[in-house]
Amino acid sequence: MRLPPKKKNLTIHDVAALTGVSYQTVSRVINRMPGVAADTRARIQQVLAEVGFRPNMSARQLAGKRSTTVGLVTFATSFYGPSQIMVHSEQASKELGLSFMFSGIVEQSPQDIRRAVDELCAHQVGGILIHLPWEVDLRDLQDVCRNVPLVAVDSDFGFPCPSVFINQELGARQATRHLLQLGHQKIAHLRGPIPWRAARLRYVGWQKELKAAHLSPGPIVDGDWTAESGFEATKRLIADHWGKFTAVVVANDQMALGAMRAFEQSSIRIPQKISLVGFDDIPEAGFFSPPLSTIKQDFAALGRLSIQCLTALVDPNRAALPNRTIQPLFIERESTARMTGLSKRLR
Amino acid sequence: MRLPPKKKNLTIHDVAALTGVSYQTVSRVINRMPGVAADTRARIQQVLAEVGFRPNMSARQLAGKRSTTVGLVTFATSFYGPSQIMVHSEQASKELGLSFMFSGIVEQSPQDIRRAVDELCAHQVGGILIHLPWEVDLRDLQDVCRNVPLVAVDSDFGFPCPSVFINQELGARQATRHLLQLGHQKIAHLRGPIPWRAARLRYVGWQKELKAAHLSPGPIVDGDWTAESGFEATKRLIADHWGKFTAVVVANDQMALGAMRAFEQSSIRIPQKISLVGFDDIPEAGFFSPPLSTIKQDFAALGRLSIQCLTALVDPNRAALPNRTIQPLFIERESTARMTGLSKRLR
DNA sequence: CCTTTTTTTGTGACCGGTCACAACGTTTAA
DNA sequence: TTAAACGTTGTGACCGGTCACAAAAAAAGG
Repeated sequence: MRLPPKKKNLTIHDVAALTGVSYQTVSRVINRMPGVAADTRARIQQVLAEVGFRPNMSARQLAGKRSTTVGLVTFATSFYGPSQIMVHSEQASKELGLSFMFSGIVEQSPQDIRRAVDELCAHQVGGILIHLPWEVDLRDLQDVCRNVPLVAVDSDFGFPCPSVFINQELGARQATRHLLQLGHQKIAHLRGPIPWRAARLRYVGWQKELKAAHLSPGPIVDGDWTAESGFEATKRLIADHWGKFTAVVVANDQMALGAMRAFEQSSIRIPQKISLVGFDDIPEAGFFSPPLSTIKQDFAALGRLSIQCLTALVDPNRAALPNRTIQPLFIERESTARMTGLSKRLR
Repeated sequence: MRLPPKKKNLTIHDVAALTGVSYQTVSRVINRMPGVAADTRARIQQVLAEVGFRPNMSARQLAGKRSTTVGLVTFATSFYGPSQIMVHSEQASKELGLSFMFSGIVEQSPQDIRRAVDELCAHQVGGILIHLPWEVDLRDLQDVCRNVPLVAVDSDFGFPCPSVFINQELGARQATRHLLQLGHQKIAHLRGPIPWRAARLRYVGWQKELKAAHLSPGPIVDGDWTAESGFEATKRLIADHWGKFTAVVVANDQMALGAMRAFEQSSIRIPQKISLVGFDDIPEAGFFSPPLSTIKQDFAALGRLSIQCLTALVDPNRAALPNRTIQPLFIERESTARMTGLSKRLR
């Protein structure tokens, strides 16, 4: 796109001419550098404000070899997690006065990931946040970004890389533990798509918590994060395994919604006959019928921490931050209930 | 952020030296310009690929006075509409090979909007997409962006500006009409927050459709788009107006979910006693109990159209596109049913 | 064979900033 | 009184590209 040359943008040289000083002095004022007489500074600032001066970031980036832009590459922005990460990392960067570029990837291919990273690097971003929900070996990513620092956001690329995580496994354990504490012993799992890191870790968490309680894992069915898949999977679960579980740990809230619908259609009441725990705490979860007990992830903190991690990487003063992990939070609502004799007798 | 000068990025001059031609020839190859001998071109392309050359966009933007970046400014990315707009306009720009910058605004103040637009302009974006859900007088926005073209995305700023819309009013009329066709005559409205343009237009649509049918509008209650507010508002609706309506047009799906919960708590069955239509068609809507009839907005088309509109603005060949409007789509599910004698007798 | 035209390649200025350093006027110290 | 020190301002080169135009080489025409 060519910019139509309507009203020309003023440069520091224009401002310098207007004020009767050299461009360097104007530059000093703009960058709040010392060594400018108070009255000169005031005069220049006045003019700057009057003409609404706005430094050309391209020129600044080019000359200064620094950048105040961060980039994010992520996949599947239609899902809750990725979109939350996008929103909150943008907010966190704004708070630090950083601009934000975004590049989504469409297919899961390494080429497409390279393309996205490459694009951001070409724009001279100061750092890149990258969230890839499934597990890929991306060791070559390091040379794609050459000198641009990289932070993995709740992602794992099979090479050491500064990262910020949400403890998915712990979340699943919390969910499972809650059900155990309510007296459930046969706990099923509605899994997310296993190539996804979050799906696998939640699965592992469910397994480990049961193992720690010396219980064997209940039946497993798979979904693809959507409510529809949760619905279908739960119908299978009921058809194939009814009687072999009294509670379900579901890998996300959307699938839990689908599951609720499936149980409802089979006239299985929640939480009287079945307890259900979701994952994500989407804003709607509290208004499902019944309101869904779930695991909340603090994406705002994740965004903030990611940006902090990135800035720390660039700042040579601070040593590299250790990889930070955010603890999820269990939210109890009404989709879980104590095992009663009644539900034990079921079937 | 200062870029640590680890592995230096190669420039066209480096490539020129490597190939034994002038930098201009390299530039020609990179930009696919004619007038380069086939073998020279091949040789340079070879080297380009080998070293993984990546042109410095800042330099290019600075020198060329053109930009391949579009910017989006929007508010309330936590809501479905704005976040969809963000995702889809990014996708649309990628399809056209454009990079994407994003700047969210935090408060509804004109200053903050100016700041966001200013930031993007400073980065020399080629054009700006702006989606502001509430109605503001922003006539001064034109000079903030000086020469940067602006497209309003489903927004209205009180001055003529190329725009792309979703026909919110029509959507509400479709919802209302559907209920009318089912025999409902007393139709309530659960409104969104009236400062929001979409809320007002949906409200107007509901009004107009009733007027066209020579019916007087049913009771109105207000929410703030959240499920919680829908729940509270519906409780009020039931308390104050029960008997005076047999159907509700709800301004979005989240509030409709809250409404469902409120009706459920009052043992009012949907759709037997009350019909409900939502708006948005969020991915979960099909799995509410019962599945929600709603109005679908094609955000992908909106994004594509917005970007098209922007590129058309810049391209002097094409005349300015007329403002385009996207028609919403009614999705019938199970939250609406024909008025029966039974429900007429209610109360 | 030499001129003209066309194709291919190279040169210098410039975009709007930053950087390192030089030059200036004042004040301070010797 | 003069030199040193300081605060303030100005200068030229440079970042990595694009642009307009000049120069060289190759092809076409007489």
